[in-house]
Amino acid sequence: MEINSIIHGDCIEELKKIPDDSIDLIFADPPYNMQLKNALYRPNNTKVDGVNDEWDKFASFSEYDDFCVLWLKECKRILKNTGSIWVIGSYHNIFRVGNIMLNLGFWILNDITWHKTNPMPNFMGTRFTNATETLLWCSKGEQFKKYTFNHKMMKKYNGGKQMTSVWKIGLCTGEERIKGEDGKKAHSTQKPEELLKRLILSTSKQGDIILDPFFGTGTTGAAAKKLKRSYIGIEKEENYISLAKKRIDAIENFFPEADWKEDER
Amino acid sequence: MEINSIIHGDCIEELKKIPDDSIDLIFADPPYNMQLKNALYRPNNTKVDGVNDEWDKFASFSEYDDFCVLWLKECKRILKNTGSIWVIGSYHNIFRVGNIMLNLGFWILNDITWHKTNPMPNFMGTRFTNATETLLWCSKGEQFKKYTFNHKMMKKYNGGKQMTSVWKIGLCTGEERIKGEDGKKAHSTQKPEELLKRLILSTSKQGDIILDPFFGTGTTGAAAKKLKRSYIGIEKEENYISLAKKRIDAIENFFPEADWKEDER
DNA sequence: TATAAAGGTGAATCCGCAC
DNA sequence: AGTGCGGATTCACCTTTAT
Repeated sequence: MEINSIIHGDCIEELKKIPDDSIDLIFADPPYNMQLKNALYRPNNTKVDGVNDEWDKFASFSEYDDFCVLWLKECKRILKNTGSIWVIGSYHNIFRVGNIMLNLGFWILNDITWHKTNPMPNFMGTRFTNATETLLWCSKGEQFKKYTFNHKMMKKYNGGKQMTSVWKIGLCTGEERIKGEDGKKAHSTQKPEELLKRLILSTSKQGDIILDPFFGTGTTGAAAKKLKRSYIGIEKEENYISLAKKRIDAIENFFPEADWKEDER
Repeated sequence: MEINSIIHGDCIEELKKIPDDSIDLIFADPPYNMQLKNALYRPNNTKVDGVNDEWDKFASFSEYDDFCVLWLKECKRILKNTGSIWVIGSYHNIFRVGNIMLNLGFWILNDITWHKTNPMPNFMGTRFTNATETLLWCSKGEQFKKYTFNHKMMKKYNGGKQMTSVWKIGLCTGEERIKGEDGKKAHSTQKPEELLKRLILSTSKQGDIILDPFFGTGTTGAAAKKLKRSYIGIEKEENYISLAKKRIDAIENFFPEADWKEDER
C-alpha cells in the first residue's frame, strides 16, 4: 500500500486490495445520482452547465444503493477502530447513503451542514434556494469510542467557541477551481479546500493516512499535504489524476495553522 | 372528517379513516428513535432532561422503519395532488425516514436545515455541537408539479431576496414553551411556532386543511389558526390533547402578516 | 492607476399549456 | 409522449472590460 499516491482504477476493486484496519480517515465524495433530465436556463437565457457526467448516471435507486453498499462495506473493513469516515452528499443521495451506513453499523457522530454562502438560486421560483450539502461523520461502530477528535483545536479554530455542525463556506471558485486546457472547470463538482481542511484538522492527526475513494482532482490530497497528513487516492479517470498530481506536486506552502497543537490523547 | 379538531387515537389507525386526496398539507414530527441509553450529565453534574419518553422507543431499525412505512403510506394516500408534506427529524432518524419517503415515491423538493441559534453544546467535547434538525419537504411524486409554493410571499418575508433552505430559528423556550401543572415543560420536543409559520405560509393557502399526525401540544394547530388555515391533529396522549386544546382556544390574535397576499395561481 | 460597469457561473432532481 | 412556444424567473462572487 503506497502512501501519497493516486491509484488508477475502479473504486470498489481497488478498495478490496487495501488491508483491514489500516486507514485513519476516509473522505468520500461519491456520485450524487442527480437524475437531471432537462436543460436549465437562467432568466437571461444562458444555459446552466450542470452535472452531466457519465459517472453520475445510475439506472435506478436500487443500482445506486448496490454500488454504495459495496464501497461502504470495504471502507468499514479497512478503517482502523480509532478512525472515522466522512461522506458528502446532497438531498439526492444522502438519505440513501445515510440509511446504508446505518445498516452497515456505522455510528453517526454528526451530520454536518455545509451552508454555502453563494449557492445558485432557484431561477424558476419553484422551491427554496438549495443552499446546503450534508456531510456525515461516522465512527466505525457504536462500540468504537476512541475516534480522533481534536475538540480544543477546533474550538480555537472557531474563535474560542465550540464549533457547531453548521459550516458556512463558499463554493470552490476563482483561482482555487482547477481548469482544464480549454480554460473551463476540469471537474464539475470540485469541493472547497476549506471543507477538507476542517474535517482533516478535526478528525485526524499529523502523519495519519487519509483515503479518498473518489479522488477527482485531488482536493483531499492537497489539503492532506498542507496539513502534514498522508493520502491515498483512488480515481477512475486518468484526466483527473494527471491534474491532481500536478496540483499536489505544486504545493510547497502549508496552511499557516498547520502547526496548531493537537489535543493530547 | 371534522376540521379544526384533534383526534384521540393511534396515528396509523386514525390516518386510515381519512379519505383519499383530501389533505392540502401535512406536517409530521414523528418519534426520532434517539436510542439514548445512559443518562447525560452537564459539566456541573446536573442531569440533562433529554427525550426519554415511551413513545420514542423502538426495538430496532427495522421496527422503526415498519412504523414509518405505515404512516407515510397513509400520508401519501390522503394527500391531494396539489399538496405537499413536511417531515422533521434529526440525524438519528431522518436518513431512515428520507430513504423510506424516496422508496414510496415522494419527490424531495428541499431538505431544509433548521439552524438552531441556541443549541445545546456538546458537553463532553467529543463531537461538534449538533446545531440542526432537518425538514424534508416533498411533493406527492415527481409527476405532481402543481404543489403550492408562495415564492413571492417568501421572498418578501425574507426581505426581498429568495429564501434559502437554511432557516435560522431559535429553540422553543420561554413563554412559548408549554408548561404542565408542575411548571415543567409539557412536551420534550415542542417545536417553535416560527418553524411552522414559515412552512405553512410558504406551502399552503388560506383555508387549506393541514394535517399533523403527531400533534403533541398543538404547535401546528396554533400556527394554522393564526394563519387562517384549518387543521386536523392526531394524538395518542390525552394529556397533550387537553393542553393543545387550551392553547389553540386561547388564540385570538393572528400573526400580523397573516393578510399577506398569496401568490396568484 | 483606480473605479465602475458588465459579464460569467455554481452538485439543479427549476414552467405550463396547446397541439 | 413528445414538441413548440409564450412567459416568468436570480444571488453572491469573481473576472473582464470600460471609463
